[in-house]
Amino acid sequence: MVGVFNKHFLPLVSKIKTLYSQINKNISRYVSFDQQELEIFNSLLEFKTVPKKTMLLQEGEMCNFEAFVVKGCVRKYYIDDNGFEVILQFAIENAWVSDISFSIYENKPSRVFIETLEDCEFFMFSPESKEELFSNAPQFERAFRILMQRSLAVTQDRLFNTISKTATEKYLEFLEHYPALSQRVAQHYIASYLGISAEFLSKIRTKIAKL
Amino acid sequence: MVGVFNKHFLPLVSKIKTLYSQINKNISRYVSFDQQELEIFNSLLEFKTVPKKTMLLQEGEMCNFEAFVVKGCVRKYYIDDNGFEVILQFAIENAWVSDISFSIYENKPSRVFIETLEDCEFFMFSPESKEELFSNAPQFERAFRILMQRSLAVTQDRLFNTISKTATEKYLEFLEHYPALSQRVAQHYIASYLGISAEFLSKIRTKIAKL
DNA sequence: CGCATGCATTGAACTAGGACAAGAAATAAA
DNA sequence: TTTATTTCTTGTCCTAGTTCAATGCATGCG
Repeated sequence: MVGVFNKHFLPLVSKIKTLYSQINKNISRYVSFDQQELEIFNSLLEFKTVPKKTMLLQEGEMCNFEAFVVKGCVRKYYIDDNGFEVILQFAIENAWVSDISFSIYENKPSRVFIETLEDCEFFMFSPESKEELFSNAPQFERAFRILMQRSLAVTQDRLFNTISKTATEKYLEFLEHYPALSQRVAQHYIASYLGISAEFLSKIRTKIAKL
Repeated sequence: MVGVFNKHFLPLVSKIKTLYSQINKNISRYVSFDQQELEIFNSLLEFKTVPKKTMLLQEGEMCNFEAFVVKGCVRKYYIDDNGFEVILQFAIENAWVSDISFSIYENKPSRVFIETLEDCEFFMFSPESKEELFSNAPQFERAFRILMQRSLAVTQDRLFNTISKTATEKYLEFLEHYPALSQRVAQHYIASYLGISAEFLSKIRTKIAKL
């Protein structure tokens, strides 16, 4: 036992506590949980470190996880009929990423790719763990329903923008909405997210810079 | 009691039973419920008849319902910065319509309009009833989470199409996906749903017809 | 250190789809 | 049946955004 409490172990324990409190804060945002419920939740998570440029999910696979981003940045995208990548989501710290809508309940293979853009730390949550969580602590069902609802709101908002705004407006709104991201990811990824060509985004940027 | 079982009443009872079984079939699609649970659910619904061209929700109001379409057709739309209507959803028989994602949990006034396009019959479900349902029959939490998940999948799919497909492709896919709707609603509404101008849709249609 | 591969910028030519206007058809209303 | 209102079609002109190339700039990497 003596060896356990060495100078390496103590900071590690402390780090893990911080990580759990990070995800617990996120899941408690709309529903409050007691200590015991959170412990059940935490015991079902798998902590995972993943280097940059790693594929978490490939088209055609089953998406058997929901990932909570503790640290890092990932993109979720699909490839359209003309072979173009279209980015559906960037997920950074404290965001969830998964292809839940298609894969898990529909039991269909995914159409999307999920790739890390930076070295990442995740909590991975499997469908089985989710079921177990819901049966042991049913309150979580509600928390995940609300998360789902928020994703829907975000997606609906994006649809709104995609249909109704010009490329310049979309870009400005992106900058306003995700100032951190515009520093962290390559321009052409942002273009792909906005649904415009990388060249045109570049032209927009020079035009904006001149004002 | 004798008067109750007259020739008018019996068909009415039978009609209401049919209506309940219609919505019960819908809600049981992914989660199964026993008779008692369904009765609780049904007791919390309000049946409502609404003439065509009626606004169920106006921009700026709080959306305090989720409506299950028993019969008829509605459109949900917003008006963009240039004053253009953009249709987000058509809902026909057995679909749910609401502005749940923005209004109810976020407690923000809605940005959308919901209008009947035909004479309609609905089951209206209020947020209060929903809370009551969840506390009396928690299994419903899951059913509504899955409904939400499906809406997300549909919206994501639309985003996909909006970004990646040409107007012609979108229209053809619409015809394939909603053959009934294309007969029931005006062309310019379909154009608005597809995010293209009514004139251009007309041109697409004549081009297609010539093939 | 030099080299390669990816990334951003710029320009010129092109196109999908929009805006506007004016008629034709269809539906509703009276 | 006539009139009014909404919906659909067609044509012309116009623009936001694309495609294709070429060039300069970084950033990793042996």
